[in-house]
Amino acid sequence: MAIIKAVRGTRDLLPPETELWNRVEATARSVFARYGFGEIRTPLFEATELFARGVGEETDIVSKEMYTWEDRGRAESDKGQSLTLRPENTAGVVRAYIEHHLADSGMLQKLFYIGPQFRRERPQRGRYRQFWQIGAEVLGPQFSGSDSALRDAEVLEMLATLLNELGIKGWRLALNSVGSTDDRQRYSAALREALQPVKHKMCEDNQRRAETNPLRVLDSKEPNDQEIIDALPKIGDFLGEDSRAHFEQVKAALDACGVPYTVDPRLVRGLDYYTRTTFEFTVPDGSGLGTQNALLGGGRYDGLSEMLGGPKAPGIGFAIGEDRLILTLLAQLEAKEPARLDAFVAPMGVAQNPAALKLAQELRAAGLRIEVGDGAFRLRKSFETADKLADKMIIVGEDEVNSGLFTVKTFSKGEQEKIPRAELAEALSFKKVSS
RNA sequence: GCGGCUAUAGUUCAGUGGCAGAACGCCGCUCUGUGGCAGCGGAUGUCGUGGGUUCGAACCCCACUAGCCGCCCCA
Repeated sequence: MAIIKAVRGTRDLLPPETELWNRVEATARSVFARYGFGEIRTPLFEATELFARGVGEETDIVSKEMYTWEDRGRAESDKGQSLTLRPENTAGVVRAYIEHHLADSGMLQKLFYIGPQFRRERPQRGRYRQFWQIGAEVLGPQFSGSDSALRDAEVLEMLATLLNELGIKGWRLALNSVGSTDDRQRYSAALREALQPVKHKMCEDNQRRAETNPLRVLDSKEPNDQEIIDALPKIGDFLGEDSRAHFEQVKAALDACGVPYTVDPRLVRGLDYYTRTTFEFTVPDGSGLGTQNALLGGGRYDGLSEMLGGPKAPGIGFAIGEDRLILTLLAQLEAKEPARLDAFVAPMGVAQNPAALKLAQELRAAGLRIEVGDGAFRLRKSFETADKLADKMIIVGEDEVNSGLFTVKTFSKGEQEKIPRAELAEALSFKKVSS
């Protein structure tokens, strides 16, 4: 019978790697808490229209990368509704913000999420069809200060802190401003006009973009088109006074906090909802990601709530590709330390199995991580197994059980000592701290 | 979605038309209360799946599937 495998682009996460995932998520939660963020959990699927309106009908994500199906519920209201596995989480968070009238508190909302997203792309290293994102959003009514440059800088400074605490080395922050919705529209129109006479010289993709979403022409890496792209109007010349001042304030705050960045005028995020500040954190070559070197991205979305039929609620957010973060950490870690237990309990002979299990029970109750061997195995095998799992092995033989004095071997030091039963837990805990 | 590379033991791989291999790992013995070394022995397997060519296919051909690399796009 053919075995059933995880479907293309999905994968199982197993120990010991899951320990790293938990550590990453715990670190993120800890950092988010210090900046006043609370957790939000939105559904894994939403009405297709949410992404069409929020993310943008013309984006690749919506036009060809979504898992979409038609609901077949019995109720009239369910029938035929188009549903989609979420390809990103910002639209869902803003939908929840509107639906639960979070604006009514008048307070700034700071929300973070950790969870899987789904895109039907060609799988590659660091790019899966079910992938995990750690993200956060800051939004609220204008009078809550949600459109302040302070918030942009705070989010960026928080990300720098998070990456540093995780131990990511060599990250770089690329920063840009795409202006207000108006600025963006004027710039987009200017680009379209400037592209009109020259676009026929460009590659097929860029010709299409010139029509549908001219901003994305700037993202193109097509070598033959670079000359034309360099000659196009610059976004900086189209920023209104407000946007320009906003961008200057973001940069000033980052300078004050000592967060390094480089301004990249061609950094235009692909999603339609971005306004003003856009950014991306990348890691150097050799960090395990190949050319997929973007670790996280985000930006400001002052008009998204209104695009979704909600009140005006400027906001800024980001999403970290957790799969990529983990790959980077794995590549940057020296030698991965396997999960170590505090001790391995080795019974001598099956007759000692009950006594060994009882000892393990006591030590585990004291908070120690313990594995128990099997008395049916020869002592040699117990040693070999113990050495793979822990630094210490406790021998449980007839002598030990009778005398209450247990033989404890420490592999790293090659030492062996006898410790009374009552002092075992303490001795193992103490050694753990001192080593 | 487009282009390329790859798929053989648990792992890394060799094998280019004639008996399915190596290293590491695993199991056993030397050695039933002190392992890691050494010696000896053992099991590894639909050669990714399906079809075709051939007396004969892991090897040549076709299709499919999956992984990886690049592009597109994005985290």
